[in-house]
Amino acid sequence: MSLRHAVLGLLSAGPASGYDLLKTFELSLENVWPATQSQLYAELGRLAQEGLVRVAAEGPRGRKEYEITEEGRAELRHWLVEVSPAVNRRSDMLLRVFFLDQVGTGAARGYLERLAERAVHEHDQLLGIREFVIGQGDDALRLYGDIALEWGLRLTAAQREWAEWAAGRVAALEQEKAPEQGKAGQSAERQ
Amino acid sequence: MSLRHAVLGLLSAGPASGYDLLKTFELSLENVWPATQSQLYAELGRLAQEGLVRVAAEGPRGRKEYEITEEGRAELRHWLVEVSPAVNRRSDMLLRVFFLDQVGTGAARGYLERLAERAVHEHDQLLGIREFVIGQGDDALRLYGDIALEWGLRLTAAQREWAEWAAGRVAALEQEKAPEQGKAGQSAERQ
DNA sequence: GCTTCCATGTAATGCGTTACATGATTTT
DNA sequence: AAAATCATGTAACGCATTACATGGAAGC
Repeated sequence: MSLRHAVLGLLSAGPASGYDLLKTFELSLENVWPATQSQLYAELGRLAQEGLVRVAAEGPRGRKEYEITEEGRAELRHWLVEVSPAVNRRSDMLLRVFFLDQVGTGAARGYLERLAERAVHEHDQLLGIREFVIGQGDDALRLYGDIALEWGLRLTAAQREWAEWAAGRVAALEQEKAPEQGKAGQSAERQ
Repeated sequence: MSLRHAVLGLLSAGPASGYDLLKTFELSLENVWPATQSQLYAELGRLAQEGLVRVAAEGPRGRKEYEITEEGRAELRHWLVEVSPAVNRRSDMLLRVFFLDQVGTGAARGYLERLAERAVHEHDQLLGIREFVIGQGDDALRLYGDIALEWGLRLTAAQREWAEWAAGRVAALEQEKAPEQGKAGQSAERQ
């Protein structure tokens, strides 16, 4: 149930409409907590009903500008320091690894190599973002943005290294199982 | 929609009942793709209706032993090699980092330190699992199990290092913002 | 005989996605 | 005048969680 906290968090930086928040979700929270338009408007309605946010002003085209209330701020802080973060357990990527013996070493290695490539690509994208956001915001905001970005960089780097290592291990098994193929078939060594 | 593939993957190793599968989910897939009893029985029903699995035998207490069909195996392989894995974007842990400026440096540092501790704990648990499963299964199964476990180890190690680094950066900001506290207030240096 | 384990199912509720639906204002 | 953007809302559907509900078989 973190969507509400994401909304409260964004509103804690200043008032915004549902539409504004949607843009922010698409831009800066896309890789952390994606949300759709439907979800946002529904959540804003609920938050307003519960008194955690309030409509501060109405603009053209039915625009409603929401503002966080003191209760909202309290709930945000409570969540931040007292509710322990949920771990993200589901991993499609890893689930597949468990079943890779169903497709043979060639395809398995291919899968892992593609994971490595994807990790490199994501890493590069994050480096691009870092260049773009350098020096934005005040001290604290910049620091926490940096910290989040650094996690992305470390995660993608670790994923790349792991996937390459894993592809290597699969390749070793491949050699071991088919030593008769090719003339360099000295595969008796198992380290 | 990976639950079905998790089920197909498990059944690809041999027939099992819903109850058996549930135990396997609780034991070995808990950290990769958790599933509840309700979900499992529903999914088995759907898979059977679509011909991807079949009831191979009925036992005592209404036990139904499911078996993967050729279509099921084909679907599993298709998913493994042709469907690109979905990335797990939502991260409660990281979402909080974005809003840490709402709680002050002390609480923020505390949050990051607890993340580091948790990562250490998870890492240790994985090491325990590794000791326990050493040498189980045939070559291929052991390899892919190892690879999955290795990811867990690298992820938790990276998380620990990152969280400790981040806590250090917050501590530096803390010093910078409150240099008057304590007598060792030489905080003019910024790296 | 009692407890534990095996074994399957249904119902209610919530979150998330996709699609549908509408209209006002600003920009070109 | 047309197109793009701003702006909000509803509906249908699927997946996940929790709780409810039932009963047979095996072990002590």
